[in-house]
Amino acid sequence: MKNSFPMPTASSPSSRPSRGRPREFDRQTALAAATRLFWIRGYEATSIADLTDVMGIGTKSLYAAFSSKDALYAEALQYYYTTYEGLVWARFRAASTAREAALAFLQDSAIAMTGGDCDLPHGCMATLATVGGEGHSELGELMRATRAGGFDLLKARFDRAKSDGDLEATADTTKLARFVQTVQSGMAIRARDGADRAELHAVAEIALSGWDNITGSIDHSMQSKPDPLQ
Amino acid sequence: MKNSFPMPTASSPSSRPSRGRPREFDRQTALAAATRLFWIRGYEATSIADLTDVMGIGTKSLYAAFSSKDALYAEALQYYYTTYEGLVWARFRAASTAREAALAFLQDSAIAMTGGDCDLPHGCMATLATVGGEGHSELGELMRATRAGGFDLLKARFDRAKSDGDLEATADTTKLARFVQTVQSGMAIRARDGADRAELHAVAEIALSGWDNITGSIDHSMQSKPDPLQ
DNA sequence: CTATTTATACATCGATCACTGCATAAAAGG
DNA sequence: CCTTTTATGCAGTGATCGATGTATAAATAG
Repeated sequence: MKNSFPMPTASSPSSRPSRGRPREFDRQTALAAATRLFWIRGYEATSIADLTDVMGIGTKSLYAAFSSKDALYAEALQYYYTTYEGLVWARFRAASTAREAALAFLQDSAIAMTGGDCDLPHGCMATLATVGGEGHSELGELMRATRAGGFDLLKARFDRAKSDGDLEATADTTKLARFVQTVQSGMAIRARDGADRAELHAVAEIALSGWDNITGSIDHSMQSKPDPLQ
Repeated sequence: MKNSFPMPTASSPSSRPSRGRPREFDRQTALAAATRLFWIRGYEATSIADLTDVMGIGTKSLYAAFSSKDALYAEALQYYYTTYEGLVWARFRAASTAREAALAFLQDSAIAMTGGDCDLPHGCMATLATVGGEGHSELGELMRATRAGGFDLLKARFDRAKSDGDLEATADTTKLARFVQTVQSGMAIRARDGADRAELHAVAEIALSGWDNITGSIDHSMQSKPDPLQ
């Protein structure tokens, strides 16, 4: 690790005395461009020269505004999350049952990972990032924490469903959340490999087709056939 | 792409005239070490210096034996596949039903991705490789073809199950194979993030819990919302 | 105006990247 | 023996990596 970097602290935009020459480029626009490039190419494969190109600024300006490549990536990840989080989690939060929430999460993930309603890069920036393979331990930890956040949301929702009576008390919400998270991670890889939206939608559908079998008890479905509900 | 590289053609080991000094290192051992490092770190993050270290040879010997980094990676991928293919596909091939085959595939993937019976690196080298992100188009295509091979095996098995009467004639074997492949891909990411074997086994179990529901007809489970189409 | 502050462009830093030239060492054939 | 063939070690190739130093241009404060 070259140097430690500050976590992106939203850098309060109105606290600058602003005596000298103001910035000529829009920081958010530049950050959005950097995020997109990191999203597409990943951390290692994106060079500073690539970044300055798409951001439309020089190296000095980049380092003056974002300190280091690591810090820029951390900020890009935060920008990515805050900007696109709703694409994947909005319907999940609004769903009235655990099953609807899980289905919404996977369906909207399928949409987001294939470009959304505009031309977003395919795949998930957080899932597919290979930062932290060796060095870059701080960034690697940040990525892992980001991915873990998705699991936490899923598990919390399933736990709530248990107290709501929506899920059987015997349901293993941890395994359930891990499964949904795993399917979404797999969808990210498929999207990177060119899977289209219909394929990912089918995966989401199939993934939850056994929902009623597993939410009651997940220890019965190994060999004998359970009753085919609905 | 710096230079094109030959596909690993198994370089018939008995056809060398062998007039001069013979090679002092074991090519297969060196290849195995390189494979392991590529497996752990990925293509980009592994430098030639890293490789010569773990292979115990000098740069010149590496290039004399493997031509280029690209060619070495291609050969490492082939070594990986031929060496560990049985870990994941043996029980799959021996299974008598499509469901047992799919379950064996996912279960054995769970084992292989968490170290197998020795200390193999976690995760799947083919699935997690990010080669081909920008340049490296040949290697990227090779990786994509390798991943596609897994899908082909799954689909072929499911198709056979249809003629065997093991699967309903209405089953969509393409979607089914895509789903199983997606779950396995997700397991690779989870394994890279530190998931243990029990977690991946639970994922495999849950993934197939809806098998009986979906193998007959997969168009019945979208109760709440119609597909938002693309 | 001057003084101060800051952004930008350009050149460049040392380190590392994949890769190679060269001299030497060692094992084979004749 | 000598010659041929090949492997090895070491230094070094140009290119690119992330990151900076310097000088200049521009905008604000007083």
